[in-house]
Amino acid sequence: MSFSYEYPHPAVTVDIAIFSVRNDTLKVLLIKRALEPFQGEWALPGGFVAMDESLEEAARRELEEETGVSGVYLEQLYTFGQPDRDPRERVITVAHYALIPSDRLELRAATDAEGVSWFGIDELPELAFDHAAILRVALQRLAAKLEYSTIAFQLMPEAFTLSELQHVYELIGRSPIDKRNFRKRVLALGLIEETGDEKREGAHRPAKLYRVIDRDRVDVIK
Amino acid sequence: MSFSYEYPHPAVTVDIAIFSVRNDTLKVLLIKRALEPFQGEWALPGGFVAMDESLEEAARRELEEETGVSGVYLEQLYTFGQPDRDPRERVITVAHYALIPSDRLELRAATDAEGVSWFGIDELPELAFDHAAILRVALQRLAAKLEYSTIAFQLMPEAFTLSELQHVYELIGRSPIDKRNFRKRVLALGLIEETGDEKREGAHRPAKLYRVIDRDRVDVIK
DNA sequence: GCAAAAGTGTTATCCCTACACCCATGA
DNA sequence: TCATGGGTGTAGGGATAACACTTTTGC
Repeated sequence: MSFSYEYPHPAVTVDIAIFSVRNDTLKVLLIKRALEPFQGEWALPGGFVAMDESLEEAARRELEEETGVSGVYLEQLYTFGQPDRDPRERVITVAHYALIPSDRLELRAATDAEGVSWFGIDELPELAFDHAAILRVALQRLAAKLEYSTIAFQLMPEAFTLSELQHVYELIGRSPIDKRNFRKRVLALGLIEETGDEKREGAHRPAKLYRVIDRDRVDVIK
Repeated sequence: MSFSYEYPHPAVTVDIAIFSVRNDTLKVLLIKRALEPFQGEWALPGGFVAMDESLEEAARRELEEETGVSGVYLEQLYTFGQPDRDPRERVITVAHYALIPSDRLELRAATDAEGVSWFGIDELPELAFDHAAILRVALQRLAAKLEYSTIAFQLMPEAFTLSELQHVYELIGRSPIDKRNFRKRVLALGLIEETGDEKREGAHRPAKLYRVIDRDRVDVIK
């Protein structure tokens, strides 16, 4: 079976930088390529866009295939279309990024068996295609949105402490934040509330747990 | 001649929202479609991406074909790929927007003869395809970037008065700005300098003319 | 001299930053 | 009792916002 066109058509893919925070590190999910080109190298998960699905649908499908999660934050990032970015044929990729709350990674086991793995963003391997450039743009965007939106909550588990939240900000922003100022600011947003529970862990005072009042909503701040 | 693939491929286009300020109005360039579908309706300029050009090259080519200008500000906006957005076949479009300084529109004559015209953004006609949605996103992005970048200079002529600059901000931001605060802020950036000339026009005090010190550079502010 | 836009400073307010100590717990 | 992270308030400085009158010109 084959498909013919009067003019040449590029292939179109979606690629996704899937982020999560695990073990006090910002991680990205990579897959080891089973086929040429770049066989054996690590790459962002992705795949071809089917003719009857939108770009976001394609991205969510790939995301779910790799991680099993659905309903998480997903945003279109940028479209990369250098003519030679894929040696096989002209491939234009609509890059996305996704954020997975750290309590939704149990599915790791299923994927981990194969060539799928989480990498700390400071311990990345060589990447196939132009995926290193894509990932760089994704990290930039993430850091930028941290400042002017409530996107960080999309990485948090159902219940979390303020220290954990601050830690996520520090990981992505790559700079330390004053504890008191951070708490004032984030509580002033009025977007989180105490759950009433505490997290006790280690030989120190237990921390209050908070939850996001309106989950799956990302606001622009200010 | 025809091109065959083992799997179906979408067509990929670039569309461009080309903005300029003219007669105290923010205008966008539209073309009247000569062919089906949407024959006779207005649409954003655009066209298919050639197999050997990058997305930006394709956008610049279309931009130059429609307006004759080159070297202006151009940025990728978003990629629109709903399966049914074009009734002919699956067409994914990588939307861009461009800003043209108001002193580079002499070429209007050449284009104006045909079905090409500038529309004020508050006097838009019905648009073909999903171009109304694309334009909405472009205007949003433009307004957002106005706040945190020096993008506005890309719309200004070689020499301009501070009142003219303020007017552009007010057009795009859709709200009035205090004159004294505006001047303080924009001069504090240190990005413009007096040309030494004045603009005299009408029965009032002449205005000092300024120029951008480093043309074609767009900075993030703050 | 009148209309019309250009040009110009000061004050009050808010926001952000810097900063240090006590608390509750497990070992 | 000690080590560890949790939790809390205030004061100063800088940026932003509000605000009105004089200047220069063409007619």
